[in-house]
Order: sequence, then structure tokens, then C-alpha cells
Amino acid sequence: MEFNVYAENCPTRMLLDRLADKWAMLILKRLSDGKMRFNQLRRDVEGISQKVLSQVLKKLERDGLVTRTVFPTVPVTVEYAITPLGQTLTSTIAALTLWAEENMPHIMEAQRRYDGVALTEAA
Amino acid sequence: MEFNVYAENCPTRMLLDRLADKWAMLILKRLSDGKMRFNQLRRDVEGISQKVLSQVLKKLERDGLVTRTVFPTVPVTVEYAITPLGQTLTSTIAALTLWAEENMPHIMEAQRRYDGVALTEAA
DNA sequence: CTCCTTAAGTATCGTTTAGAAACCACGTTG
DNA sequence: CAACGTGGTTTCTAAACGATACTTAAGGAG
Repeated sequence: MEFNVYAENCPTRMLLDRLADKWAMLILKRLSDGKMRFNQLRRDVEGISQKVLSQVLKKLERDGLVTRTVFPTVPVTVEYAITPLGQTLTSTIAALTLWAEENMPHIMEAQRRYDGVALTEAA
Repeated sequence: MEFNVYAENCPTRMLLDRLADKWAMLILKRLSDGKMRFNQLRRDVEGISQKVLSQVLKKLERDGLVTRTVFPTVPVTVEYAITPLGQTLTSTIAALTLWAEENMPHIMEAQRRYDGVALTEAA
């Protein structure tokens, strides 16, 4: 079976669209440290709205990357956990965030340089 | 210096927002195979619009991940290439796309299972 | 001479999506 | 009694996206 991420209708491309998303990555990374409840996740992943969090979790659940477990307590408790399949992704996500941390200074310097040049040109 | 990708205003989080984008990933991956001109890139990365391609390239250039070189031919020729800094990212992106290709069958099966259950519940 | 083409974009739309905030049931707590 | 926490859905608005048309400038077809 031949896959091609550049092809618009290739399944791997669709999957990449799902994974290459800031919220999905952050959520998976957070869940890789241990299962979590909805609101805890919401507090930890700063800036995500309830709507988007539930949407992304639903998609990740559909893809078999996280599980959703409901406990009939009052109020209801819902626990999200990463699946073994999802776990196989976490090292890659960790590599990406590690890269971001390590190379942040270079990026910020490149931005200053770019913005400086842009300003000079604009003047 | 302490970074935290979960924090909304952390530089690494902003960088992750930039990288964790389907177009940015695909473009960087494509450029990791060699420099390319604008329209070739547009044809290769299926489904991207001119507007978004130029926007994403501009941001990647600002971040120092790609270079843009203009040749004063007629019509003008513009060549995009990945920088050494950008090259250090390609292995991670390659890992992600490889993961997508390898695990696609599991994902698709999970989706079928999920959709089947959803249908049963709806009935 | 006029129309058409290429290249690498910009400008302008209409539509989709994301995000902020309100609302929901439910039982507990002050 | 009013407010709070849970895990969401609904509503509304603002931002992003995608499709199309336009731009500049030179070369070729008719």
C-alpha cells in the first residue's frame, strides 16, 4: 500500500492534518504524563476553550489515540487517557517540543533580524 | 531559562503553534528534499492556496527556517530553500509522517469501530 | 497590434472555523 | 436560597480559510 502525505485525499494526509494541530499535540503530550479529567486538562492546556477541547478529544477518541471513561459519580467524572497507540506517538511529540525549547533563541534572533530588515526596507 | 509549552504566552508555545500546522510541516518536508520555486511547491503540496502558501512561507522565513531568493529573470524567479536550522527539524517531521504511514491501518480500524458503536447507540 | 501565457504574488470576496460567553442538569455547600 | 463544580452544548462574533480575479512585465501566437 502506497501512501503520500502530499496527496490531498491520502489517508496519511488526513491523519497529519489531525496531528499537526497545536491543540491535539498539547493534549496528547499532557495525557502522556497520565490520565486526566476534562476540566483539569482544560486548566493545564492554557487558552483552549471548552468547545474546542471537547471537539479535539472526540476526534482523538475516534482515531483510537485516547480513551474516554465516564464514572457515574455526582457530578459526573470523565477521565481521558492515552492509548498504547497514542503512546507510540508521544516520543515524536516530545522531540518536537524539545526542539522548540532548544532552538527558541535562534528563532527569536531570526525574527529580530527579519523584522529589523523589514523596518529598514519600509523606511 | 524555563520554557513551558502549556503556558499560553511562552515563546515555545508560539513556536509550536507555528510548527504544529499541516501546511508548515508539509512545506518544510518538501523543501527538505531540495530547494523549490513557488509554483512547483504549490503543485506539490496538493490543496494549498496561493494565499496561504505565501503566508506560511513568509512566517517560516521570518522564523529563519527557510530562505527566499529572488532572481531578476522575466518573469521573476523565486526560490525557496530550507536553512540549516530548518534542516534540524526535518528528522522530527519525517518521524511524524512515518508514524502516520505505519499506523494508518490501526487508526482506520479505530475509526470504523468508533463509527460502528456510534451508529449502534444512535439507533 | 492585440491577445494569451508564465511567474509570484496581492486583493477581494464568501464560507468555514475558532473562540468567548452563556446556558444546561445535577447535587453539594455556604 | 443562591452559588459552585462537573462535563459538556448552544449561541454569537471574530478571525482564518479557500476560490477567484487582478497585477506587472516580457515573450509568443495569430
